[in-house]
Amino acid sequence: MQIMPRSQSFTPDELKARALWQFWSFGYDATSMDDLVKATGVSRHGIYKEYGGKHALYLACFAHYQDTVVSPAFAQVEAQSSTLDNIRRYFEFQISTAENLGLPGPGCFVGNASTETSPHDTEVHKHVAHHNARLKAGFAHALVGSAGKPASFDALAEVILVFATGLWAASRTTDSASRLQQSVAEFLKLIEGQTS
Amino acid sequence: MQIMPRSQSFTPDELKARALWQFWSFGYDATSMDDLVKATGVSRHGIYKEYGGKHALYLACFAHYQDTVVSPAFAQVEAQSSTLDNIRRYFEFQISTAENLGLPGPGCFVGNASTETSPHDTEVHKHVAHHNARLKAGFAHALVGSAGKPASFDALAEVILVFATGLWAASRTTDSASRLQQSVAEFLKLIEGQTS
DNA sequence: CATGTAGCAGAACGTTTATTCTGTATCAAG
DNA sequence: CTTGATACAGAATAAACGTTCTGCTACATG
Repeated sequence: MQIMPRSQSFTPDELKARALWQFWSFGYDATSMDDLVKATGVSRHGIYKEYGGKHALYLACFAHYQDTVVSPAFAQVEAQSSTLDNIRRYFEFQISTAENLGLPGPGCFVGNASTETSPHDTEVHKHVAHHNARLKAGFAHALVGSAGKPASFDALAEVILVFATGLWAASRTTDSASRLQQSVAEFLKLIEGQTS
Repeated sequence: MQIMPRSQSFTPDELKARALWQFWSFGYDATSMDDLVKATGVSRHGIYKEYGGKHALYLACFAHYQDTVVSPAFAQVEAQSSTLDNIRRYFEFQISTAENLGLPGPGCFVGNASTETSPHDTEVHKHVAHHNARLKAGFAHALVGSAGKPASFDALAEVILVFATGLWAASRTTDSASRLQQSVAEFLKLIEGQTS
């Protein structure tokens, strides 16, 4: 004769998704618990029950970002048959996402964390390092798939990673998506010149 | 018969320089007035007397950063006779600075502001936009000086700006200066291929 | 419909924040 | 040495923070 109470009015995924959006838009410090309660529609009690606090919720957002933002956009680059064209499409996807989010937008969630919290938070730093390693590996993989002369794929992948990081940052400052597209096109021409 | 009181024990420049270092290292939100008093050696009274508050002091740091950090490093790129080699030396200077600051370091002060405060602070946003415009103009100028075929200098300058932004960000995450140097070398090879 | 467990909204708490205020120490001029 | 204007150190203040606590509400069960 177990008596069941009311069930919670949100799923952990909804909470994470909306918290991610909030942190992504305003950063960690500038987001208060009140903001999170308003943005997620979940009570303080629910947030603490589910994640234990603000910082733990923030950390949980990293995995959610990988699953719902990075993976869908980057899977094609990581696919076995990927080439430079997949990198191009990844950048285009990235720009259109930034545009849909409303430029000048919040940039890349991980990139923002890299600036704001990572330098003084070892756990966040690990997430950032893992993310960067994933991107670099994906770029290197697609470069190898693009055949061409045996260039130093590793260094080239690092260059693309640096460019991608800077592009997200630029999407925060620039109000024009077409300028970002032009930059990507110009940059990929440079890479093509090296690999073909 | 004017009676003169004691003179203040600091110069505005010293105050700005030390405040800049503090904001650069820890960001705006994570820097408290107590931190600023400790880091600058100037009393609260002195800070408020001189600048009126934390935010005003922060804004003053942007001009100081331009004068004491950006200009010394970037002047050669903006010089009349500059070429791609000056851009190369600028990057090398940038990396060695990051190394001397102790990698993983605080990145670029303006880049950090672009992430943390610029999105929701129009005054900071103006400083960031001005800084980016300065860098882009300098890069474009040096590209034109490098002769070569009449490429689209504007788009290429934007690509270099994006790369430079990403490189500062990478200097925050990477613990190895040599990897940054390799990336710069690889990137400039790409640019050279386009302009020669 | 009655039950009682657990989620809910919001008050309460102790810190920490930026800013203002108060009393003391200092030092150039007379 | 006396004077007095002003920089100084640190207390005081009001607001905002993350977290905890308290009553009340809702709802799956029997």
